[in-house]
Amino acid sequence: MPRPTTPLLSQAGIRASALEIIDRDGLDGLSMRKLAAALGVSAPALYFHYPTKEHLLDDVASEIMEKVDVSAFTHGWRDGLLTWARSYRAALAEHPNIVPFLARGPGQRDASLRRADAIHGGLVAAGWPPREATMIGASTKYLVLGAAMGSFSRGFVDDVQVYLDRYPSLGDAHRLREHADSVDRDSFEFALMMFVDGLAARLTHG
Amino acid sequence: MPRPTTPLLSQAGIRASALEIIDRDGLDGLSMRKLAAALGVSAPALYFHYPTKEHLLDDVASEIMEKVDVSAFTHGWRDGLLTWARSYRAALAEHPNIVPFLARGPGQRDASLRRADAIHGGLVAAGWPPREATMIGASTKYLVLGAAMGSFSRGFVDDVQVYLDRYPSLGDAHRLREHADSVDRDSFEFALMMFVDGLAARLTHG
DNA sequence: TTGGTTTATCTAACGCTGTTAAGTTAGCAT
DNA sequence: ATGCTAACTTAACAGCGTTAGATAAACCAA
Repeated sequence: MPRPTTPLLSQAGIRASALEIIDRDGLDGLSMRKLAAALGVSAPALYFHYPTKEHLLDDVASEIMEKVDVSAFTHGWRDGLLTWARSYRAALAEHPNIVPFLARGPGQRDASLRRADAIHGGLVAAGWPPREATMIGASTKYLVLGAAMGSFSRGFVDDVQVYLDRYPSLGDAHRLREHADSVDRDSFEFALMMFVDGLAARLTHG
Repeated sequence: MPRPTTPLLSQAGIRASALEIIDRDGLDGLSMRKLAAALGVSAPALYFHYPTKEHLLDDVASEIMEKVDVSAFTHGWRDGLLTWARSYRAALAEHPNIVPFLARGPGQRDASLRRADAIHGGLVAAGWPPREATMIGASTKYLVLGAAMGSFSRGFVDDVQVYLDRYPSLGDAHRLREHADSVDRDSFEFALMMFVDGLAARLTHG
């Protein structure tokens, strides 16, 4: 079955199917053979549309990052930073399995640099010295990536009750997994507010 | 060459060699065959000492985490938190290549739970409500993992000058890679101070 | 309409991976 | 002395990302 009448594959279709598999089976659960099978095609066919798996994942990651909003710096650095951080985290929380790849990946693509420029420019325009603008951008990224990745509550096993008498301060730990998502979201929001409060204090009377 | 007179392998030796390879060649650069070769042994010999590669990596990660210091909460929550965060980051910065694994790994081991208990207990003893103690612990972990992993400056390519006129606010970006380490360290310290300042304000007059 | 090039797929295969099976013999206990 | 376990060996399996080479439809120029 050589060249078909109508193409079986497209970059967009490959990306969509890849993301579906990643969301369902995890990052390690995505293989070119499995992806090809899901698309009703043989594995090497994918290489006509993407040179490597890495390139494909880059594209999937970029697609996800397009939902990040860096437009609010026109309303002041606080609004800009909060909007950026929240939309960034929301984008990652929608596809947590791809975060380990995203965290490694360089942001050297055009869209990524444009975002970095908007953030840095917005902070500087609001009165932050360039050096601190760089650190604020880095810090916020740390927070988002750490929150998306580490997930504090994921560190506790389901049968953590076993440990309760040995580790008395973890009395509520068994609720953590149960409410993992809300703990993650609340902790991120908490960290973000503390951080921005610290920033505000420094900018006004620091 | 069956059973040797004196054992060729030990868990500690395997761990040390594995960490050496990870530090040099990255996490993906570690394979059981390469590790075995470095130890002058065939790959399946390793499976007599570790049931899977995952178990081995768990042990390596635990060894690294032993350098994390959670003992300073006796000097107040601020000292405790700063000492924890800094020693945590320092431990990861010494072996950055293993961070992606560490971020995924659950902290269900005994030592990890003991640490979590010390942190939570220390914060509660200092007057933080349990719910906020949980969020503070999570937030700090986000910051450390994000800083160890994401590395904001790694997102810029060497020849970033190409982009300078298109992205005017990135005028200093070319210095980022050059001074990547110090930028990372400074940004982490900056984020940590802003966060702790925000916390202090909340605790006293919040 | 023909002919040739390009395009999109196929099957086969390479070297790599983590891991298992089966063989071999040193050390130790009875 | 006999048998059991410990610590290695080589051979092999299924799966991985990727490449080579074959095949035939689609497109384009004459």
